[in-house]
Amino acid sequence: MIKKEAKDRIEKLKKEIRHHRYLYHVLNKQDISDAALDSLKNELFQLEQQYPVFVTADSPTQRVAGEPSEKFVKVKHEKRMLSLNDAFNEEDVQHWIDRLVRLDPEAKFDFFVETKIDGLAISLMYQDSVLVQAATRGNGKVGEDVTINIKTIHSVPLRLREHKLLKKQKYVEIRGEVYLPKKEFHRINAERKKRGEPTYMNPRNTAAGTLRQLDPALVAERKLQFFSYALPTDLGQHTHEEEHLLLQEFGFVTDPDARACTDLQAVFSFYKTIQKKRDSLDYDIDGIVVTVNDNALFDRFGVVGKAPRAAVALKFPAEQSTTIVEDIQIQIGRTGALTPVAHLKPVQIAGTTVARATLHNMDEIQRLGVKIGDTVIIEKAGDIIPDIVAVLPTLRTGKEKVFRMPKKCPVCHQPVLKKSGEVVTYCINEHCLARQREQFYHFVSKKGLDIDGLGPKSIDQLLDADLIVTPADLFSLTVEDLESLEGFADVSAKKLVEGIDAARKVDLSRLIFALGIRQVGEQTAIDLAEHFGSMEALRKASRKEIESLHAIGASVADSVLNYFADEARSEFLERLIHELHIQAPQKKTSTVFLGESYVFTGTLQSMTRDDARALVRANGGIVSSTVSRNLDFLVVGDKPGSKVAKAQKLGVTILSEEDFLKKLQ
DNA sequence: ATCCCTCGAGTTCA
DNA sequence: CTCGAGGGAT
Repeated sequence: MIKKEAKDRIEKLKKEIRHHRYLYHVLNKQDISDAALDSLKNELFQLEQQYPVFVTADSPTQRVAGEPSEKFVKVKHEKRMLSLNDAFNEEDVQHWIDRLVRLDPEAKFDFFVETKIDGLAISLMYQDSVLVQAATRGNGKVGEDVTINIKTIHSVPLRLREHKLLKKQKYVEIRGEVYLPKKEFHRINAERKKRGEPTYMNPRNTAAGTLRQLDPALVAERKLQFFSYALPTDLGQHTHEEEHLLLQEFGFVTDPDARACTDLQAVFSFYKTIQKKRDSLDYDIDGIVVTVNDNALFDRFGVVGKAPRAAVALKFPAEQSTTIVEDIQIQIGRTGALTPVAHLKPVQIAGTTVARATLHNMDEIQRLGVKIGDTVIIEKAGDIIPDIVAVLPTLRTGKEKVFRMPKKCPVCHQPVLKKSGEVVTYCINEHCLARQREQFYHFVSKKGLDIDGLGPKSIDQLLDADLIVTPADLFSLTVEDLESLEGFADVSAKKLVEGIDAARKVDLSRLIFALGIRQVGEQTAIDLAEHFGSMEALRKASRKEIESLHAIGASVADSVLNYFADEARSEFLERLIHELHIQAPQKKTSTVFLGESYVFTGTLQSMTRDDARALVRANGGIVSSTVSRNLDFLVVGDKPGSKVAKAQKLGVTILSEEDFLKKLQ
């Protein structure tokens, strides 16, 4: 980036960040996520590092404390409320501990770990065991008095439970986190939506906004909760673990997952466990807090800046980030669909590097209003597929380019077609090389012929060397043919020929699927195979007979008839039938699952999901892919997706893998 | 005509 | 996983 551009970008970033801070802190609103805002701040910081001349005193990176607020009375904290330094991976944590060891080579480290709840830090002051004051963190030294609002929270005791350590103690300070349970957050948003009011962005913001309400009755309606995690007052406790136990005895709720760890290995395994559990908790967390358990040692390490040396926040990888759309390119699928794909400046999200994201079609591009060169917010929520969620138009330079769907296929240069009313643009040239390649990949894919050792790379090689033209040619390949290719030694060549040979024995349904007939996928292929029983019968089938199948109407029947009507296809099919040993659909081995429908989600232990699906079919059951009211059973493996929640909502019976296997016996 | 259920198709990275 | 659209039921 040249200097002039950098300066421009820095100015725009500052303006954008300022705008969001204003929304956030003054209006208690938020229109982009914390992670996206962090990503912008990070880019600004990096640019300023690179071009220090452009650092100004008013830059958001130069900020020390939070915005002051005029609404509430100021409270000076007895002891400063510190924040924590962040770590983002195991390496960071290792560095942190290495530093401590250098400072005190003799020290013996035990750790205490707890979840880092995404709420608001609060300090509670008890006088003669009675709650007299509650304050927000503010800038760490001075916070705001929110006592009346905190008193509405049932998990904050108004009087501490009797305890021998409290007898002679005039003042006791307790610290913890106020949060809004996720369930409560959703309830509030559902109600606001019903009333036509704008909904809230996330539980943390809603909790912050709620605590700053002037009417405690409103606060009481929103069931805020409190986890306590620290006892700054010295009551003779020696470790952080002891503090947690004391807090419980005083009547507080503490993090149920928190525990002591004797080494870093245990800390990392705790981190992983919590990460898995994250979604099932009723409160948002953004990582874990690792603390040196021994209080004396903790104090001895002291404070650097605003954070203690002896504790660190190990954060989960961000699931949102901002980046730049460097280009939008067209990809052609086997059906000829032209799919625009955004090529991004690579960024880390949720632990992986993302460089591409699909834009699906022209409608999506228009909905987002995205241009080439735009700064965008991308996310990877739950699953692994990145998605562009929004454009930040204020960061534009004016040099952004509008993307237009090409009028001609970028590969075969034939005109493309978009039917009115449809969303997708297609290359309609049957002989388009891009389409033929994709069709080829589909033919040998896992759910097609499933040929071992033959992926897109090898297919490209074979096609480029003119060794094959159609999938039927695969079956006459010899070891000598393959050895002429680069990267194919005698062993791998022999293996591939064996793989191709093994694929000759193929179920009729798989073969039908592999052909790649439009609108005929896995399920429809099975239906067709079961009804017609052979390739010959299917080829000769009349429209009437095809449409007589329950799940097939005029549109799908058209696709099938069209496919077989093509003269050029006949020779190919003849050759295939000649080369293959097509297996007619087998009789059902049992009727255990007769009339029952199944959906699988998550990773199964004893088999793959596809094996499980085949098992259901073989035993007379129906396999579906979506959860609905009509579904009989959802079988849940490890790390299930969103289907579980839907099944629960619709009252579908949920089975474990074990339950499922038991039914089979 | 409208709703609901399914299926097909496309997509990313380790 | 999500979206769009085909197919049948209402």
